[in-house]
Amino acid sequence: MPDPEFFDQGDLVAVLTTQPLDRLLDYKAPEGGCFRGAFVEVPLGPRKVMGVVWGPGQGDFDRSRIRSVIRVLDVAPMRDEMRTFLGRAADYTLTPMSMMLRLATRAPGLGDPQSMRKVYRLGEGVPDRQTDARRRVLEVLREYGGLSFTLKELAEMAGVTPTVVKGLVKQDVVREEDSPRDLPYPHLDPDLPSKDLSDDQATAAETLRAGLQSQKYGTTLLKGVTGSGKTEVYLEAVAECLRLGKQALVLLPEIALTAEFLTRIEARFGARPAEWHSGVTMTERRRVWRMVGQGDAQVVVGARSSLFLPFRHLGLIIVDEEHDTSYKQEDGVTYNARDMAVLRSAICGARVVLASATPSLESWANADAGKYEKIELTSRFGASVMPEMRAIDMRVESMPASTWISPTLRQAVEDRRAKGEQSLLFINRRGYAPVTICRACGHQIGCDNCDARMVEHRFLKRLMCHQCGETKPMPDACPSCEVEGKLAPVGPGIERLAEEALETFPDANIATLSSDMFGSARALKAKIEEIAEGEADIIIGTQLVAKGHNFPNLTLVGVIDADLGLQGSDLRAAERTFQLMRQVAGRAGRAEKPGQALLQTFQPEHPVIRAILSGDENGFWSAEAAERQAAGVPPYGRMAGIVLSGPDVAAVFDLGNAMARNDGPLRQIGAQVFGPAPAPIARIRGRHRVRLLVKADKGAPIQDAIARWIAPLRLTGDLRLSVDIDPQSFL
DNA sequence: AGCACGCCGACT
DNA sequence: GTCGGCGTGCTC
Repeated sequence: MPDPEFFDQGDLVAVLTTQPLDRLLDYKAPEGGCFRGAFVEVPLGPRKVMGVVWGPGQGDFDRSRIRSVIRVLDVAPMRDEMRTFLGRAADYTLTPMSMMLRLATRAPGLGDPQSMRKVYRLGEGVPDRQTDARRRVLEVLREYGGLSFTLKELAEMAGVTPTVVKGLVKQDVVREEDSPRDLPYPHLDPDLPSKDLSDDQATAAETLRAGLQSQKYGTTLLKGVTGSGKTEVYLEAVAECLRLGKQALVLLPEIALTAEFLTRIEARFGARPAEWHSGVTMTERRRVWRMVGQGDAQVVVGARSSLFLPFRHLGLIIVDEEHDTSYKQEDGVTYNARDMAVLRSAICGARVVLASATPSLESWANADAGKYEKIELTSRFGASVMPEMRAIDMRVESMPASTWISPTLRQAVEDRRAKGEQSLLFINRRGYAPVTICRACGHQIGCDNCDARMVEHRFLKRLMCHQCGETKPMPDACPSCEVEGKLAPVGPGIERLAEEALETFPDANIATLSSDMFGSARALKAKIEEIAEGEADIIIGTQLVAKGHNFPNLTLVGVIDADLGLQGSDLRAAERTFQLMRQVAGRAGRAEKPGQALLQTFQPEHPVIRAILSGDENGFWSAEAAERQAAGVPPYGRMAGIVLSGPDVAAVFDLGNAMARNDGPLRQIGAQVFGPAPAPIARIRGRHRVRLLVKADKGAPIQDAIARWIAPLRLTGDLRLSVDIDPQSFL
């Protein structure tokens, strides 16, 4: 039976609600009928909930008990392609549809009527008396022609109190009108002059433009070393998208990057676009959601959840820094924004640009297999080149215990300072010291709720668990043996490195950049700008500095511990270390001054370190690809993680073992189950976690098999199960 | 998710 | 006798 577009009053419709019922509910269409995709309010038990008309009713429920849709909400109906996208994404990630709908409606007050506010414009009345204040108000209104202002704006611009305006309103000299509070975003002009592009960039931009003009789905991997001008190139794709009258979405991995990026958009297109991430206020969120749905927001810059905004005619998705692990997060719905961007675009015929200096192995392999188009920007823009890279062999450096800056690195920093250039000391560890150990009994202070060691943060004067965020004051006595004054920090964190730098370079101007130290993104941005203008000789930084900030006077990067991340048996460790080190090294010498990167390492002969130093990327990726292929792991095989959690360890393990025994549906597709084993973090917030890993061949229908595998399970008590398709780590 | 129902232990 | 703990089930 064809799926009708419209339902008359009283017709049965199936409604998807945001309630965690894993099925559609039948209702009668409301007075006036409703379209498929309409956002509606429906009665559910004693409550009213929001839902979307998904299609014709199934009719498998007692007719006499079916209730009627209360009303259709005043928002643009969900488009068919969005319904398809949510359905396919749900199937892929094995997420209930209700949760997908929640993702797609993460804006407040969707059911509320359009919120209005009072605005003021020139009326037709004549003032009974003319005063200076009144004249100024009229001057402002005449000067700006037909524009209208809020009371506050108008009073401020005229330099009068609101009372004056109100007085004029009474005589209709000024007219008060209602206007929707959610205004369209200002028009972005794709035809403003762009920056001058190098030949390389111009060619790349032309290729992307051609893709857009095809009006068909396609994914392009845009690879370019730091400073090669990827952003300028893909902004030309955005421009072409706007010329075609379509909307563009730019995904960024880190909120801290959006402020700078919005400024770049404004410089290129003459106005600021819509912004969407967890830091956006509720009012603004509602405006973004509505305007995107109406097509009155041409460009959205946002975090991964902006993929679920109700675009009217999406033409392009940019995934900037596509390799970034924060695109995959494991809270609630586990999806990888990069993959979902490709899925959404394939459904609505949009283009995808995956931009990175250091692509993920997945994207590298897809490009290699011809699934993605690949563009490489080889020359660094302007006169700068990739820095010279060298290892500092820590086994032969002579230095006191518990210090981390080697003599070689110290000398290099001094040399740069003598030339008036900046150095960056990079360490990928927040806090003061990663471990606090009792020198009397060897006890390590751990988190009470998680199986993680607590990290000392001197800046906050507390111990913090980087797993659950729990903090507690630094104790005087060891909690285990109760001996006082024997607790000692072990290993370096950024705070401790900063302390050492202050001692090593007493007369230098040192700036420390860690996410813990700034209350707001604004404060952080101000600090970064200060540094970029040369306000520091030495910058001490974590991950944060690796992501897209530009320091023109920076010519030396010292990586304190290049081995961090190589340890452990995580197959992605090599990939991550390679990407991070190359990105950090790319910070050096972006302007005309040649840069240098020094990597402190205890294993200079490690293949990953050697690949970083030689710059032989293709060599590294080929070797990595061969290893994964041999192991049958992503992207050459399929994997899924099942995490079981609960307050009682035994119960969690029992369930895990039962699942491992009853693996029939998995064996049917030739998949294997490993585990149960304690999850990478065995306990979080008091819940014990156990993980099973499923491994299958590349083409195997793994989701379907897992769905059949877990369907008969009855989770009693406080047991919970979550599925993670394509996990980031596969220990 | 809420909210009712219902079945056991500890009280006024 | 009754109050209230929260395990189980239902919502079109």
